[in-house]
Amino acid sequence: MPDLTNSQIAAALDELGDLYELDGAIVHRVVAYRTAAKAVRESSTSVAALARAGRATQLAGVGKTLQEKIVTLLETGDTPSAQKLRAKFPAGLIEMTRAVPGLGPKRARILYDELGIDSIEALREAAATQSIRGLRGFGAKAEENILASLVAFDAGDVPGVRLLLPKALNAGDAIVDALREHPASDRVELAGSARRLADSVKDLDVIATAHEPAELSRALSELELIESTGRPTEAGVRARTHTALPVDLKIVAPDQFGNLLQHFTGSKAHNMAMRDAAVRRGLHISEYGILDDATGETLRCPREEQVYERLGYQFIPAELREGRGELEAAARGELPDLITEADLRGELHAHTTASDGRATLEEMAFAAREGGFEYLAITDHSATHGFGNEVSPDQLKVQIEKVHALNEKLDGIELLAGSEVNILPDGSPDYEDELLAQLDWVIGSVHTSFRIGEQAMTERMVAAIEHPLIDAIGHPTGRKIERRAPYPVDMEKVIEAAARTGTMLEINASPDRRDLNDVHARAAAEAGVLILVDTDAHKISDYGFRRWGIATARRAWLTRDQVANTRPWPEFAALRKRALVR
DNA sequence: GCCGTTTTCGGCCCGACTGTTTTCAGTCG
Repeated sequence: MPDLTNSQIAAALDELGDLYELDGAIVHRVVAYRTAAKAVRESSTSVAALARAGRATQLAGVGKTLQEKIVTLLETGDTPSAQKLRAKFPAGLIEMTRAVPGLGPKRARILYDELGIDSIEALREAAATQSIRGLRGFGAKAEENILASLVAFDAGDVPGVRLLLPKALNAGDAIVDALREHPASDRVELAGSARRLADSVKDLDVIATAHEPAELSRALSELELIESTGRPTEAGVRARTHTALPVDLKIVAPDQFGNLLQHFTGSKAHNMAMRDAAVRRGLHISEYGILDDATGETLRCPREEQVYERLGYQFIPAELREGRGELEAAARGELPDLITEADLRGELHAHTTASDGRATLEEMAFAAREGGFEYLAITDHSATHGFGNEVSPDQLKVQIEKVHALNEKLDGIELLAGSEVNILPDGSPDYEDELLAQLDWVIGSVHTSFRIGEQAMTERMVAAIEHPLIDAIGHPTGRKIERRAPYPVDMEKVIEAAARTGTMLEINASPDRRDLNDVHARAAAEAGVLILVDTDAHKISDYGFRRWGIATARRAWLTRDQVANTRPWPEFAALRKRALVR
């Protein structure tokens, strides 16, 4: 049996946290489980392997006890504590807390202990028959809230659906623009995970200062893209867009704008780590200021930079604020000089009408030159793509000539004849080596047979990486954000193989992929792998995807030097594996 | 359960809101 993945171990720790919470454990113990779950989920190496080696404690938030529990989990498939607690509390209790906002573990416990309510159905019945009111802490309002929440739950209106970043930013930017134009506003900024350019976004945080705050709150509720709102006040308003995205507008005094922006940009983990460090120095951070125990004075910051300055940190770009060591690096003044969109010089992954693209070779080439690219690899799908748009070996030979001929004619951009070849289940590419050798550039990608298991997939990827004519691996984990989990693959071994062979790994910039993700891209770059930021363009406008690829690269702490296609063509050309091995 | 410029015990981020209370616990972000 293969080892549990990091997500599986994290899920087990989260479950234990939920169970202990129902059991009435002190909150810090529950938080300890959740913190550890997060560290496990974000670990770029196999936590199962770490735990077996007795080294899982090197993860922040994992101590001796959890290290042992993880080992038990690996050896027996479960933990005795989870088994015991599951027998004590039916799974319906946790489902109830997920379905009804405002019903947490403490209150769910009361319902279970006093009335035996152990499922969503039992809860509905009890609320409908008014048997909940009268319990300590519950009234008629509670029953109303439960019934209303369950109606929404039945209708599939579950809270917590996440929107892809571009869609969230569309709404967020529209709201910010509209509020900035409003006469009542002074400053308006988008905060939250959208500002951190996360993969997907659960809600929008908009923060503002205004000389007529109540009026600005009302203005938000009247925007066309807003579906419904709460009560607008001087402090702000909660609303929801027609795309079911919650929007939180917060308004404060101008001299606290920096504190508020910092606080609502988050992440939660970043803020908690920063506050924790501050408390040890006698400082207390909130969205309203920084309280100094020694003087009893609160420092209000009009600008966000001042918050970090007062605490002795370098300014931390929003993309890095995930509680992944950025505070320690900022304290030492060692934050990376992050890559920007302007640093990209080449595009190494693009399709044309020869396979499933919508634009011709000429159109893609001209648009790339217009967009400032100095080199472009045409990488249509290969012989086994199999959606009616595969490129046979003979067709590829024609395509190579066409690309080279156009390259002769075209000034200002270097065109590469390439291919995105399928990595077959045994790890081999689906063209003959002789044909691959005629190409200037080859990306290998997995498009089929996702469910062959972690070990087989890892061997398949490593075999492809070791092929001398595969220069780079495209979208290495195959995930589709919010739609499809990555296929099981040992990324540690993939990264090791890439580093050893000089194979580049791609950050595919398509906004539903962003694959490699931030954690893997960081680990790969630290291991010495050269990263590519590619758009995988299927039409001209897709070149704009580079924005999302750069977002992931920045969240991965990448500098310009760690991304291969920031280099001028002659330098890049020499870094291709086919150039290295000759 | 974790962790240490408060080192092996005694703390652990901060505030708003809600519904229930009459001073606050629970929930949420």
